[in-house]
Amino acid sequence: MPVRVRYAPSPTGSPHVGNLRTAIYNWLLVRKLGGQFIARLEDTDRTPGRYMPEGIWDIEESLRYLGTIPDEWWVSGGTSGPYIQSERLPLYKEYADRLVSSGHAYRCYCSRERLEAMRQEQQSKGIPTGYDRCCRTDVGREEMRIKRLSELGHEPPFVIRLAMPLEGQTVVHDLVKGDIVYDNRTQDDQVLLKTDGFPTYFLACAVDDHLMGVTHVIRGDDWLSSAAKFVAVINAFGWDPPALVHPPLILGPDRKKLSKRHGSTQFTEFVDQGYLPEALLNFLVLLGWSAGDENRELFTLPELIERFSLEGISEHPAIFDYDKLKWMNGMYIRQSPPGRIVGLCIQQLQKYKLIGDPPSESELDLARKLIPLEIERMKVLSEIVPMAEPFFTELKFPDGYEEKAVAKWLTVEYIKPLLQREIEIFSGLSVWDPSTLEDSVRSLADEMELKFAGVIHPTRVAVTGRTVGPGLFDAIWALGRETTLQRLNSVLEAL
RNA sequence: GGGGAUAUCGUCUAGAGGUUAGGACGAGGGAUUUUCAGUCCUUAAGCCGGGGUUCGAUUCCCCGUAUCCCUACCA
Repeated sequence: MPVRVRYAPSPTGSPHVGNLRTAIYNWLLVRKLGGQFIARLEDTDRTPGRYMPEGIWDIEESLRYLGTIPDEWWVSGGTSGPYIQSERLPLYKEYADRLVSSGHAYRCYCSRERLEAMRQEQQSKGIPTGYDRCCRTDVGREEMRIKRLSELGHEPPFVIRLAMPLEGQTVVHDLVKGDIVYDNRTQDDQVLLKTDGFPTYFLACAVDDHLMGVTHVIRGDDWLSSAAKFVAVINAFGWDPPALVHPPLILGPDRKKLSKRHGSTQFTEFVDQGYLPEALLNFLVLLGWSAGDENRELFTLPELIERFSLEGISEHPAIFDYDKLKWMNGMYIRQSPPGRIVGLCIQQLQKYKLIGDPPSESELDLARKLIPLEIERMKVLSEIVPMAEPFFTELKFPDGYEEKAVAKWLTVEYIKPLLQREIEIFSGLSVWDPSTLEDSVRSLADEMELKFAGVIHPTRVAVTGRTVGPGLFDAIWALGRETTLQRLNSVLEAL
């Protein structure tokens, strides 16, 4: 039997990395075992502020960026569409009615106010919260309907609730955690169809998973505690539940569900900062899954497909380690063809207005020289911006020079003759390349009877205004003769 | 309040009765060197507690504790 899995995001904004991780697990399972990866848009919550259609594009982009493109989804269609739940409303109504007819669900006329008051009271009394099932009986329901009818002056709206079995147990078979038994008496009569005609998660998912032939449901662990209700709905229809898999949650450093206050959580934020898709994917996969006793952490996509299995999913939550992600991204940056990194960094420079959009020829020339020199220093692409700053902005001593750098290296007693000689030497060079520059400065050090380091450091500060950066001669070479001389002169004159 | 899940270095994890408890990030030290970074070498750091089961428990069972999740006409 082919595996069919689904990723079911809600359009509430740019996807959370935790959601993306489940998408990746789904995708990997299908690539590994064969079958179809479905994406289905769960847009049944129309509450203003929670329904954000703009988020749909981010969802699509994130999947494309990671390379985990669904086999069937609303973008390309498929045999089980539509893949947007708001386009399947008649279906949910039909199936909800079916449950009502079979006695597995019932209409509930209770007002939100009544429900809210009930919950308040239960909480204040310290007793378990939940619906009191007053509409579950024909008598109670009719009473409530009449009451609401007289209040409203028209036929009152109703929801459809699941008639949860009053006794017995519901067993959830989780492939990672094993069988979990829930006492039905602790389960509420879940609302399945809302007054606005939209289904809740439980109905929509049960119906869609069944109709779409979903064999494995992989979703976050936050769904585990309500899994009994989910399975109860499926049981009520008389269907076989799909295999369930609940990968552990991703937590922030304070051990709470990862959220904005911990730092970036949304996919687009990571992309903006310059995380590479393969790094993001590799890192996310490893949060909650392990290849076993293999002592590695860097895997290519084919390697992950080869190794992926549900058994490797861990059972305990994982804390999102931003430092490790950075490290991994740096590894991938250094493994990438430099040309690719150059291109991506140029985009960053454009975004932060260090170069024009489009960039001029000379800007491009400098960027192509400089960026490869900075690659080994980068962990995220956006770091190129501060690194490139002294190269793309006009430095006029002492403006733009780091104070501490100046204090330390431009105060040496031989600074003036040193800069003077460098200006002379650099002006006369017939070839402008790193090794020629290095040779010339080495002989200057000999000539002035100075240690090489004693020449290097003041020069670096005079030319770039910083103490850190690429190898000095690479930097000077990239910067070009004109700018280098200009800066040396400006320092010499001002001292 | 009710229900569920989980528990190995600070963090991500390997381990599936007998191991010097392994790897990675981060931290410390060293080497390279032209600064930073990178690279290489290296050090410290862990089985939540208590009962069982067993010749023997990090590992299996129970209890406790802690943490997280659910408890909405949100997903």
